[in-house]
Amino acid sequence: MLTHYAMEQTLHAIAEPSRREILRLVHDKELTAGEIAAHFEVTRPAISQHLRVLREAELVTARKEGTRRMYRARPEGLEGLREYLQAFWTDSLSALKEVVEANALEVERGRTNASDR
Amino acid sequence: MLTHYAMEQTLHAIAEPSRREILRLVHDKELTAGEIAAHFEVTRPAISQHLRVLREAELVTARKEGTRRMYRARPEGLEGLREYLQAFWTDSLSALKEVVEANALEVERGRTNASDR
DNA sequence: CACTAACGTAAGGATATGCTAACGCACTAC
DNA sequence: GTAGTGCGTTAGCATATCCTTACGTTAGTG
Repeated sequence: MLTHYAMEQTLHAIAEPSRREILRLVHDKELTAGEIAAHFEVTRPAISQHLRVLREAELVTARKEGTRRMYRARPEGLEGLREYLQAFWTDSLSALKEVVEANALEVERGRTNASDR
Repeated sequence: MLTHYAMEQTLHAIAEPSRREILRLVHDKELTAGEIAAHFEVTRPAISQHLRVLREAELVTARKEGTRRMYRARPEGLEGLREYLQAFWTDSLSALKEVVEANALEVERGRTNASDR
């Protein structure tokens, strides 16, 4: 539920170029670990370790099919990151419309737009 | 202009917890390097090095005022990242379809809860 | 001028990270 | 059973990262 630790893991996971590339590969289609590794120059175990990081960050799902493992991106993982980053820069600055609408409920309750912290 | 290298730098910069904390500190107000460092347990040079990373990633601006240096967050930097990440998961909108539709049901019933993962 | 304040920078060390080579495990076919 | 496939895991190494200590630089003060 968008904890601080979860976002730490997510940001750490996508900070790696290879892992972002993996996410793109399995974003719209399911791929085996071997198929993913075939897209890279590094060895297969290296990709396997990246896949573990992505699993622990809950950015991909793994499904066993015989001796193979099918990977697919988890949309919720990136959605959580999007919300976190959005809150990051809309906290104080009145910039985006989405936030204005979201805060409309608070304003209705009588709270003036206080920018503290 | 949202180059690939720029996003690499930006993601690397915000992957660090201390640097994210710095960004929060200078988000809505200008602070000196010393004031920023006072918020941390590590030494001042350590923060100075973090500030350099943030400058090179164009996430903050630095302004000289006498012997001090005033830092402030750059909204455009985070905006570029937002666009990049948005493109990241809107490339395969079909994968997000399930999540979006799940939320759409709630919205149709009269906007009970807008963003609740 | 010397002296201090507020910084940035460089050098070095401890730890984290990403990689390869080797191995182990589960599954399938024979 | 044995052999082979697909994949994860471990050990070890090279490099990157973050920190501290020491020094350099610039601006202001007496």
